[in-house]
Amino acid sequence: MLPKVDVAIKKSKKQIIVEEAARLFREKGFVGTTMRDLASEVGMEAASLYNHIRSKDEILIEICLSLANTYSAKMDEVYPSDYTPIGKIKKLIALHIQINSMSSPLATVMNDEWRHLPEPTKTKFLDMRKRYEYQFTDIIQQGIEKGEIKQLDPRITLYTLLSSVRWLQHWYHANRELDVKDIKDNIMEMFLSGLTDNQYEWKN
Amino acid sequence: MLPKVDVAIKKSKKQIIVEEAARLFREKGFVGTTMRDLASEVGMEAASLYNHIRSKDEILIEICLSLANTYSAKMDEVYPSDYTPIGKIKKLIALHIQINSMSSPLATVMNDEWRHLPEPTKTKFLDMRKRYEYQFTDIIQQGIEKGEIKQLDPRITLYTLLSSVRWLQHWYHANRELDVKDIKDNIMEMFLSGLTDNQYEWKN
DNA sequence: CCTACCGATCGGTAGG
DNA sequence: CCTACCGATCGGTAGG
Repeated sequence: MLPKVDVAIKKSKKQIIVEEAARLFREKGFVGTTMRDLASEVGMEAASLYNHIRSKDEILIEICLSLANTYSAKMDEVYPSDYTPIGKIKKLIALHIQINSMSSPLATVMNDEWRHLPEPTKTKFLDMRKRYEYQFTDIIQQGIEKGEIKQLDPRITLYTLLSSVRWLQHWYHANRELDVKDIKDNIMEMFLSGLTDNQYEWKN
Repeated sequence: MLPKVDVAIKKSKKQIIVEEAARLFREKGFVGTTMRDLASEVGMEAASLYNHIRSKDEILIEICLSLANTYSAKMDEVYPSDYTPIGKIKKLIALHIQINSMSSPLATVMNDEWRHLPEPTKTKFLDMRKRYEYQFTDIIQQGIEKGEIKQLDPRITLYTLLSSVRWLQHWYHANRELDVKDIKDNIMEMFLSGLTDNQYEWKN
């Protein structure tokens, strides 16, 4: 019984360290954050951190891979499902919006600091991302073939979609007036039927 | 005459250093790039760099402010112009697409590394950005009031628009098959009239 | 979890 | 533009 409790306490401390690290990495970047910064934030000496984590790199690995797994798991659920392509895209974008606006610093760290991952983790991470993007592109392609989506370049469409919700990670935490549902509704409306009313002639 | 030539040569070398620095900052981040990295890339010793630049910070300041000025100048031209709100938005988005897809590492550095600017430049930079965003939001608001743009939240719309073209900075240089015009056409189409054909019922 | 400390490396300067 | 070098600070270890 006692060892179990010990393990539980240790795990919890590690979680605190990783979460605080994510906050600092978002604020100052991975390279710009020192182990002494992190230590003072969690209330210990820098050397003591190493009783809970193996290295600074390990923290980044943990953050990036756990979030990458969340995305991959959702994709593996949605991709082979019975939703229409548009339905699948809506499910996936909803996940991106939710993660970027709620799961706080983790999303920023994965998005902005993955390039500092040590090998071979960096390659693994990029492979996961490549697979995710491939599946997403395929969904868009299917939507085009079914006539649900216009004749657009699937890759341009994919990257524009994924990119467009990233601002939430820098913004939401300072502005709580708008809730996630409003944001989601606005963004979905923009993407699915556009900025303009249909009768408006915008082409030059 | 001779001093003039001297000045010209010096300026040119400084430009080379700044451009190479931008490339390295994009690849490894501002903090992760050392003056020794930069020196070896431009073919001199680290100490020699300081004959051309005052500090590492100065390089970042130069990159961020020059690009911020480009955006502000365009805004000050477009904002009071006679275009309709949608016309103004198209002009501005076209600039963002062009800068993100062509002016290479500069855009990435401004977007991703501005938080490492020293004060008071950081405050100045953020003030410029705030003003830019305010003007852009106002254009969207006017579009809504004129009935050109749907009833969307202007800030959500703004951030989604600006965010959505950022992927170009990481992507375009490795993939030259698509030219800027195609990309622009696809993105404008997505934003202005949406992903779906109008007859398609996408709401749940 | 701390004290004490390490080798390496950082941005930058002195002096030529 | 280089050699020589600086004080500071980095991630991490030893040993308790």
